[in-house]
Amino acid sequence: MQKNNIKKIDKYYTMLNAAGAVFARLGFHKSTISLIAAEAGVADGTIYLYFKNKDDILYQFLNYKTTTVFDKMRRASSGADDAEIKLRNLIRCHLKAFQDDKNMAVIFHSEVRYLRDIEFQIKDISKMYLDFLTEIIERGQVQGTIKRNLFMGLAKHFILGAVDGVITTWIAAEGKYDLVSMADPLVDLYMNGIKNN
Amino acid sequence: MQKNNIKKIDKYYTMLNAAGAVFARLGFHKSTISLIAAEAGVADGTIYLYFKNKDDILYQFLNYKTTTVFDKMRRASSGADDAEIKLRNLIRCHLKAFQDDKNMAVIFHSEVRYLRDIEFQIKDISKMYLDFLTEIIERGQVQGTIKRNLFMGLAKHFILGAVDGVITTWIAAEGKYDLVSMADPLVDLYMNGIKNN
DNA sequence: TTAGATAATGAATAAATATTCATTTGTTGA
DNA sequence: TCAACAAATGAATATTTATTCATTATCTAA
Repeated sequence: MQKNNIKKIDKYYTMLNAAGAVFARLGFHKSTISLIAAEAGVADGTIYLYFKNKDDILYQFLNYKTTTVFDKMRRASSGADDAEIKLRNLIRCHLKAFQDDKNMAVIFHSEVRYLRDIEFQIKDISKMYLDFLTEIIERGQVQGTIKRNLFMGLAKHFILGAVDGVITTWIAAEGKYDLVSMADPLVDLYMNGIKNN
Repeated sequence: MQKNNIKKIDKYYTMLNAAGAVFARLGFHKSTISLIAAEAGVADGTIYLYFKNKDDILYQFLNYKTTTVFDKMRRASSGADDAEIKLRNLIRCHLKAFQDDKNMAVIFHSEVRYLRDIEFQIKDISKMYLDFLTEIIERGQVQGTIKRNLFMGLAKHFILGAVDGVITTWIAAEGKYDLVSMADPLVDLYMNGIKNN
């Protein structure tokens, strides 16, 4: 019974990852249940023993991935006291997670709109991320290493957007270069700007 | 005949904007031809006298909008010699265009994935934008106001991503604040970074 | 070994909606 | 006014694909 249950869980994740591969390849809307089932090596009907419907597959996929990624991020950024190092750890972790799971990266960057439709709390996802950033920036301000006269909201969305932009570019280039190695130059840019002093 | 033709062109743009409104409200996939037709005040079949199919509506909408927006941007950034001022003009223009046409803003930020599917040259769109940036940054380097030791690619995608992020946030906030007023603080951040010196 | 339970199958169904086209309505120039 | 043409209509059709469910296969425990 235990063994059987493990089998079931395995099959669940097989399906989830199969779905991820198909969604990433074709986008959610052009993905069909038949294709996902084929990719997972099961019959169409089997999908419905594990998921309520097509939307639910995407929902569960994202739930699973975000939980995993945010755990990693939390651990990464809590591994230091200095704000700048915390930030570097967070960004490095972010880039690594996306580099290591390109399907997830593509889906996050593709299905943003649809996420709202299925009432997936995208807001809560980015809110959690923005909360990391708030904490880091405020800490830096207390430590005296980060400017005090910042538009907080802007500063946070700015770096999040910039990271997103860099990931989008990497996806467009079909992951042909090392994303993680962008982390430090990216944070340097954020810290120091482009102006020649 | 001339008058009639004007009428036809008017109707074409009426449909295009109706489509924009529906796409922005529901997203491309949940938008139906019937809804677009209703919004435009015509019969379903009429749509097909002006557009090849549903994809073609989105394609033409984006074509029309990007042409318009890039013309504005080109004019805005060419209105100065100094690199930093050029950049400020570009970003201000970008934010203003999106603020003034929220449907366009939403569609650009929602249907990114689908754009690839219909082989719309999204790459060419952002390439054009990135070319503006290249020119501006290189000019600043020549003028001595911008650092020479930058990862060009990163620096460009960084600011594009950051602007995108700020627009996304504005959309999520349902356009409740003035987007254009973010332009200068945004460029300040890009120029000087967040580090306290 | 096997009865009963659980899981998987995939062909059939249902629903949604993009697209067509026979018909109607409107326009123009003589 | 009206013949010839152009434009618009919207009900009917075609297609696509998510979902169901009767049937079959597999597993478990006594």
